[in-house]
Amino acid sequence: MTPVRRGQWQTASDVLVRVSRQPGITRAAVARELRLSTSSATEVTARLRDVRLLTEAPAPSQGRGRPTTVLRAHPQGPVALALDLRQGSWRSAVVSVDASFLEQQSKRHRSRRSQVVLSNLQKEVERAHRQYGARLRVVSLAAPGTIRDNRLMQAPTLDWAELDLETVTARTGIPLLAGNDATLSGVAEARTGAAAGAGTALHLIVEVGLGGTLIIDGVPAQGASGAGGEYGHVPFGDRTRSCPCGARGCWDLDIDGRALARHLKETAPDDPYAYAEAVLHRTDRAAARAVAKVVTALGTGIAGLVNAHDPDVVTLGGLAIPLRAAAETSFEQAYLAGLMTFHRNSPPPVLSATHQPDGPLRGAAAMALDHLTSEPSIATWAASQ
Amino acid sequence: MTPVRRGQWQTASDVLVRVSRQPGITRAAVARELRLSTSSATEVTARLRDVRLLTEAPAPSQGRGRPTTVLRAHPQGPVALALDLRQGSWRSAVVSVDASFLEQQSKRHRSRRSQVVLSNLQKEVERAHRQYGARLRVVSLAAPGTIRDNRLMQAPTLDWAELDLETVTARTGIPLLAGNDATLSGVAEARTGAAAGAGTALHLIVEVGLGGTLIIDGVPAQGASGAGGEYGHVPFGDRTRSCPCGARGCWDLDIDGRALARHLKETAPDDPYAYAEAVLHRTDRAAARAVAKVVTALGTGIAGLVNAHDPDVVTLGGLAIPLRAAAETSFEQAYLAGLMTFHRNSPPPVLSATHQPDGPLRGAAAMALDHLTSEPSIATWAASQ
DNA sequence: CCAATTAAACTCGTCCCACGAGCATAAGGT
DNA sequence: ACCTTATGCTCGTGGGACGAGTTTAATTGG
Repeated sequence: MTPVRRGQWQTASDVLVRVSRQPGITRAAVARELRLSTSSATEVTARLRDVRLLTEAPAPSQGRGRPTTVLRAHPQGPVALALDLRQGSWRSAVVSVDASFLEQQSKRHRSRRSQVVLSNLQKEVERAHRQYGARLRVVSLAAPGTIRDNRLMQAPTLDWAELDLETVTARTGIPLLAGNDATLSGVAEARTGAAAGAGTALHLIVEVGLGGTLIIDGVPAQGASGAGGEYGHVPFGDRTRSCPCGARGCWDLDIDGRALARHLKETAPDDPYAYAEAVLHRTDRAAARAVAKVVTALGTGIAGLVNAHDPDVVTLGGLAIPLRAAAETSFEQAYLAGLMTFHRNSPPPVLSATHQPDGPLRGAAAMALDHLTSEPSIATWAASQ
Repeated sequence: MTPVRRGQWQTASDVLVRVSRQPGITRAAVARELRLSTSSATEVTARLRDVRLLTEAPAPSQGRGRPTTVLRAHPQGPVALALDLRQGSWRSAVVSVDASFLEQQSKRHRSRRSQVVLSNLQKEVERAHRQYGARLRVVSLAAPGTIRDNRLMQAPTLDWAELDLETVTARTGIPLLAGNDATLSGVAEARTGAAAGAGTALHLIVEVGLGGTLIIDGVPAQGASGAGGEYGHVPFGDRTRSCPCGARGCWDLDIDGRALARHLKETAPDDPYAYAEAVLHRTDRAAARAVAKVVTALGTGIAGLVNAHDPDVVTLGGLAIPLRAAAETSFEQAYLAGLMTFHRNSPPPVLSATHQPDGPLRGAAAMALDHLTSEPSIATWAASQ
């Protein structure tokens, strides 16, 4: 392993980052954005072609002048495997540096036992490894729980104990990047979804409990050990109520299906998500009142987080979308009332996520692409070509 | 203005960043940290010497081997002026690239009118500009209020209307970097204070109200318009109490002098800071109970923010330090009780800030040094030598 | 259909910088 | 004195960014 020369692949990396973030971008556009001279653009693309990182195809002409080329992933270039582990199913996609999915699939778990599920993921990694060989550079994984140094610390919806996720890639030796699903769907929104272009974005998602992320310049604030973004466990709620997480007064106790059941004086549901969906379909006054209470708690909390973080935009995922839709005026009132005065002139828009079911997989793909297009990663790849 | 060649001063910038963040660092240490070969180190330091950015002085020998040299700012090198605007006074310091203060001073405001204060700052900028000429590259300013694009939006302690801070440097044409004082003291802690080395640090400061910042890799999360970090206005408190900020149930209503007065059933103080200090000096049971209540609210809230952000460390400034010290067990209990279970094994330490009164000035200096040591800034300087 | 126009790609030569190899130097240790 | 050790210095090489000049492939207009 010869150490890589400093700055060697700097510009090449910059180019690939553009290609991965704006798929279908042309060479001329990249050169403009990076303020590269045409000679440098020629040179760097040639170099990237030589090491099988890019191919160029003629771009449809746009008016006068010599037509430029579209930069695309090389058919023998590096790829990543993105995985999305969910409560009852899992999905996978093979991604190339231009962010296109070479293949993807979705399967249900036969058993929910952690060993079975992880071994399925492991088999998928090994299948991809066989198929793509050394082209497979990294595996990224979105999982529904708190993640810390590639370990799943707690996964309420799966009811698993603490778990080392690296077993999934252990036998292949491919690096693993694991992330929380809510965090990664936030990344997807910030990169290519409703929060695209935002410098600071706050993403909140309600499923069983409430998760989220603060995303700054496309990078999630992961915290010291990757457990950042647990906004559901901030004490916005009733301090006398204790939460399974160990704390008291957690916000998510006021938001999800369990809160609806409490307001409706029904017994705590086994599946709070399905229960919440059912309540949202009801048309009686009691249900409407319960939903309004929950939506008010949601709006107030979001306003508090907007005060704290001053985001450009807030995006909502999961049940937060139908909840808000079911009581829009309650939401608006609570949100505005909770903002500091100077925010009220132009409150950050609260938008529905656009990637919805694909969010975590798209976010995992984005994280993997960050890895693939980083300078050291490119330098290593180039040295092996 | 010839555009700067890409990567031209990359390594030089890396070296200067080390010098500014670890004053007194040796050439050999820089080379080790940056994994530079000795030849590259020789070359880059020579280049930096030629353009009057560094000087080298023999370092005290450390055992065997040829002694190395300490890297210091060049006596004719670029400098920055850091300013700290406070309620009753202001301070200034001239900083060189090795983070040393060439001079500093502290003066009281004669009048609190914004025009008078700003004109004093302006005069100081002009004095420095006369003294240092083209060596003065940037002015940074810490101010006690919400700052947005170099405008002071609201400054509760100064009672000023919205204000353009760029007037301070307008006549000299030197770039201005303005920032919130709590944010900048957080930066100082994260760079060279109690949170040094932390990837994610949360800094909270209690004065009149509560402010703070989330600092990730030494960079504060400023938000869309620079108003990020208003943790005092997150609804951790009693939702029936409304806050002057416009929201309800704000955390800082439970923390500062106003909260103490409420608990003691005394009238709201004109100067909550002085009032809190007075209560902290009292020895009666009622005062102790009031302090304990406030400290419990502080600990609970901090725990919630730790859940949300998963910081490596939390630093406290201002009144938060004596408050916690006055009711240490209350704090500890509330803090631990508010954490999610998995944080309790190794809860992030909550430390007292070490820069205390110097925080904002040190933070402003750090921000200015970031500018001075950036690649474009160095390239521009070098081109002018 | 053939210039003229236009935008972009290509070629060449230069400059700058990182670094490996080998040598020189200044300490402490024996 | 001489060895050991860590570091600095010199020289030569190679890569990459880019300016200047040239070529190419499209549209536009006669």
